[in-house]
Amino acid sequence: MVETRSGAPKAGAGRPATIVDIAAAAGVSKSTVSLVLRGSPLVKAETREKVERVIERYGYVYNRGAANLRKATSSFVGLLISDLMNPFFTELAVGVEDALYRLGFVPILANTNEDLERQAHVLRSLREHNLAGVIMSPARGSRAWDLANLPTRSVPTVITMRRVEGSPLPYVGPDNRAGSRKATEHLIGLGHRRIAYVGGYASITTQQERIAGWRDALHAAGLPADHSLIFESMPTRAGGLEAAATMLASSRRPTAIVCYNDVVAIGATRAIAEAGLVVGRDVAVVGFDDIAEAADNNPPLTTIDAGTRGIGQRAAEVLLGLIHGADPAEVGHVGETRLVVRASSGAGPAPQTSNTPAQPAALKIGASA
Amino acid sequence: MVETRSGAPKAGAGRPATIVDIAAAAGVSKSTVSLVLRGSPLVKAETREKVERVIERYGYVYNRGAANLRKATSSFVGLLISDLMNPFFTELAVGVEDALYRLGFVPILANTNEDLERQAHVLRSLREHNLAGVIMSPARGSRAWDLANLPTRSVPTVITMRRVEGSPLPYVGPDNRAGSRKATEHLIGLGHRRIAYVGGYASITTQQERIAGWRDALHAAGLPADHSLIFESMPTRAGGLEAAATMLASSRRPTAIVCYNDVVAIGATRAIAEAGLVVGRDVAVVGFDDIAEAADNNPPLTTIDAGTRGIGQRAAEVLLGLIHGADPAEVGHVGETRLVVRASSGAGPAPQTSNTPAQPAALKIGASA
DNA sequence: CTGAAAGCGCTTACAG
DNA sequence: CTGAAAGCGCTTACAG
Repeated sequence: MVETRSGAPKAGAGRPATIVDIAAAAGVSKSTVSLVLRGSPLVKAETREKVERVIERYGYVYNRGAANLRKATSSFVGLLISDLMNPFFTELAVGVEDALYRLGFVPILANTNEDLERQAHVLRSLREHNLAGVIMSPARGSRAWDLANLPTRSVPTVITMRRVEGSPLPYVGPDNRAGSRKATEHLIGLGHRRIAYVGGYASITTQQERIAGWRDALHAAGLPADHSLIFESMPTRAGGLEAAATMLASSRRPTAIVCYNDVVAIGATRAIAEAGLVVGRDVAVVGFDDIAEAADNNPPLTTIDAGTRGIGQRAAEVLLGLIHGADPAEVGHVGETRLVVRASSGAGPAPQTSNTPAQPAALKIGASA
Repeated sequence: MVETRSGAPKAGAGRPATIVDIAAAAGVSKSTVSLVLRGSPLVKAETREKVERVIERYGYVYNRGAANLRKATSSFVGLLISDLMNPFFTELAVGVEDALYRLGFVPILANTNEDLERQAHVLRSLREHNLAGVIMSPARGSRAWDLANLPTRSVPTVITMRRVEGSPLPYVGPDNRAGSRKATEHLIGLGHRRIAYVGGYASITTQQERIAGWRDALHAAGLPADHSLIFESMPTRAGGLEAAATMLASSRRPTAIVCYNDVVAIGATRAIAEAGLVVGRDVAVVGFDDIAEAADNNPPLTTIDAGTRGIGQRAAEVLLGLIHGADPAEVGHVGETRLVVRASSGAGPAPQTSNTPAQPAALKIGASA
């Protein structure tokens, strides 16, 4: 067999070394080099070392693309995030990203920005990259069909944070219903009898589950949970502010609110303060997610820790299972939630003044120049 | 020539169609199919249509990996973000991501998390993926050398937001010095004479540039700008809170502060409120970046719009230029900044009560269930 | 305008 | 334990 490129197996001269160069320089075949690269135990230690020295000397860089072509499977995983600007999803993305690298995958990011068309477009274009799998938080309004036309030969896919009705794809997310119930029970335990639900879109399963949890707790306590106590809004600070303001103006003002998420809750605390009321004393507020800002809010937010980072990590692990042949119907995961009590519900430290940071102060760098 | 795989060029049977299948079904050679796929004008319209019909019928999916192998250049771009949990960098990432897709690239995400080792590791492992280029905000403490050992044959790279001393790589970022100067001049214009600088790490060029801008303005106005007026901290809410608290306790308390960034400024407004003072009246605050939260803060933050999204987009464009052979020494870009006046500096609407949102209220969804 | 051949840098059976 | 051959799915000159 004639090795194609010019006889000189020397490095330099621009052209990056290939296994053919390494093989020639080490005096072995390229099969052997390939085995060394993949750490096969078939290779004699002496041979391995010889080859490794040459690899080192040549500064050889493995061409994963070429390998993938032959193996017909890449190490790329599509990471589709519905709204990366939302700190909650950022945290999810960070969790997934971190886990993917640890598992030997490389994430291709796409921020679909809650846009179904964009999501479809990305999904279509990613097919050309021979993904090992996909992890996605579906854009608002995604139907099972939107996720079904992913690939020709199906790419293992897990959906996170938002269920998609009728989709057979495994779902990984927090237990929204139980979490919301815990939040509500916390307020009931503090003596509240009129508890509103603020924020979120009805069109998302997350919202439906969280409202269900709120209802569960209220029904169990024999308290009202009717439509007049639900104030939906965009899942943003501005949305929370607006919805809470509407709630405050309602007749028979509730004394406590369970919010769709932390961002909404932060907006709500703003609305309450602006109405001249004290959060935690006049109106108790509980959020959901426990994003980083929750502890820094004024007052610090009582909330439900959704274990977001862990959800991201779990999603990556579930995907790995899928790739290894696990049954999609059996690997879904619903994560535990945890109540985190801070001042905004009036149960934490110093609810009236809200001056105490709920977490240890950050490392003090000092006031030097 | 004998087409390899089994004679049947029919779809189905699992195995995805290749250009060989398409060629056989369309009665042309695979060269022609390849030309059609790349939209070559060489192909007769009639032939093109025939081939396209077959492609459609077979649900053929282009294998970009195989193409890249032959072309020795991929459409992947490494996107290394120093701290994705920081809303500022999230915005940068979103800007870059969006632009990359528009330019026909696909971003491989890596959150280096301010960790030099992790950055080095990622950089090394990405070499195997034959990237078309890299866009990165360097991790804190990156030296030119950390970025120099990227690839064997150099991959076009642009660094954003933080300069790296001595690196020949093109830099794209906002004009920190001019922006900080504008912020300071705004405060001087409001009559302040003792203006502190709060937050940030001395080890980052961004900090050095912003402090320089603060000094420029103070010197020009004949005002003090000595070390005792600088209160550094971690670039976080908690850091800003802490540094501002230290400042408030200092002798001859400043009446205004220029902050390293918005996150620090938000923490500072918290510290000021907790000290029983009114932001904008007792102490004026200006941030930097204009992240989404700035407008939602209480009070809304006067800040410097760094055009973050645009910086991200510009970085992608500069990278494209580099790939097309532009001279790295000539394509760097320093973006304009813009003062955004809101209540926190005492110059916006209703500085005493801070009740007026600085932006139009979000779409009201209403209070239905 | 279209086709036959070679090649991109690997991996995968298959021998030995 | 190692090597020779074929092949992954494309693109690229080169003919015609």
